[in-house]
Amino acid sequence: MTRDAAPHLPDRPEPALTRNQALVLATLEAAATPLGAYAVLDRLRDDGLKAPAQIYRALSALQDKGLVHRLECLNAFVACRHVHDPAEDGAPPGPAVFVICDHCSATRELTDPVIGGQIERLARNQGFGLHTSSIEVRGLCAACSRATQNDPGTT
Amino acid sequence: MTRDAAPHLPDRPEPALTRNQALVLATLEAAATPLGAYAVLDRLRDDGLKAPAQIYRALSALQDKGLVHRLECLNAFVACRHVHDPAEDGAPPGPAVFVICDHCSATRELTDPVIGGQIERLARNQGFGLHTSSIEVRGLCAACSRATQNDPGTT
DNA sequence: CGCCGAACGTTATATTATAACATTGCGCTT
DNA sequence: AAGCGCAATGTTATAATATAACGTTCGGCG
Repeated sequence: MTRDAAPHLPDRPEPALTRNQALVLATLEAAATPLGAYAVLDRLRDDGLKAPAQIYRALSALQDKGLVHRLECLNAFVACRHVHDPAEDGAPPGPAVFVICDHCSATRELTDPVIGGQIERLARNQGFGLHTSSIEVRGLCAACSRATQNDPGTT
Repeated sequence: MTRDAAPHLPDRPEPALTRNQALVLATLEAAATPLGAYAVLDRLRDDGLKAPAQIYRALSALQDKGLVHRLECLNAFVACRHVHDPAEDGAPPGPAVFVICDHCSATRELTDPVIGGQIERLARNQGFGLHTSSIEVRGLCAACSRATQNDPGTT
């Protein structure tokens, strides 16, 4: 697992996606929730993709380009979609914080510079050289919180 | 995946571990690094354990009791070991932050109240009801940082 | 042309995790 | 003590996720 997000300051020459990468990315962008690799594969049978390796290769490349993230706690993938907090704008965003609804699986990618700084400080106190971080929080989204209160017992 | 950590204020009646749970916990406590379920199984063959389900059941119970954590990014498990920052003491610790060395796999469990608060705030801004969080950061531990500088190219 | 490297296609297999079901042990009630 | 209930167990099978390995295709370029 060696996935390096793109550097924060974008250099122009984005080498364009291969066909498979474009297909996989479009699939993830079209999905309402994170998708497992095999779910992506199922949706791309019509486009001629047949084997897991094809999906995993594309996902891997997309992660290297910073266009896709892997949600470790779900073994699933999402297209990168920053939600920009209006408060921070232009400032370096922190690492991605994924907020995942346990009920409907809807997922949002947030950022917060304070968290990033705090984690870095924590790590450095241990003499630890930080490389990547994954922050995933689970609970109930607003919609599902409301729904579940009226109707407990639906999975 | 429904793993709830024990409440912060300990109530006495800890229901004691079953044999299998004790074996699995001891194995994780004895390990220098996080272990996959099958690695735990391998180390417990001599004790009569033979099937993955036995291990997963014990791990599951231990997680419910808050004695074991799962590292999502490694599909591996560690015995719970808080490292108490001398600065915070008695105060509610934040969620666990796992710091994992990509080189030697050594892992530390840290806590930081600020991070917890910040994540909660972020989530609440989205109307999100927080349930569990997983924070895992990867990089190089102090020892491996030094080693790798002198000797680049050892995996 | 002929080579090279990157992406691809394909088959097989490794790794991680759970389903399903019969069995055992043990406390409790009757 | 008999019988019940329930939790943990043992066991077999299988699902879900991920990677290895290898040959092929294709486009740029000397």
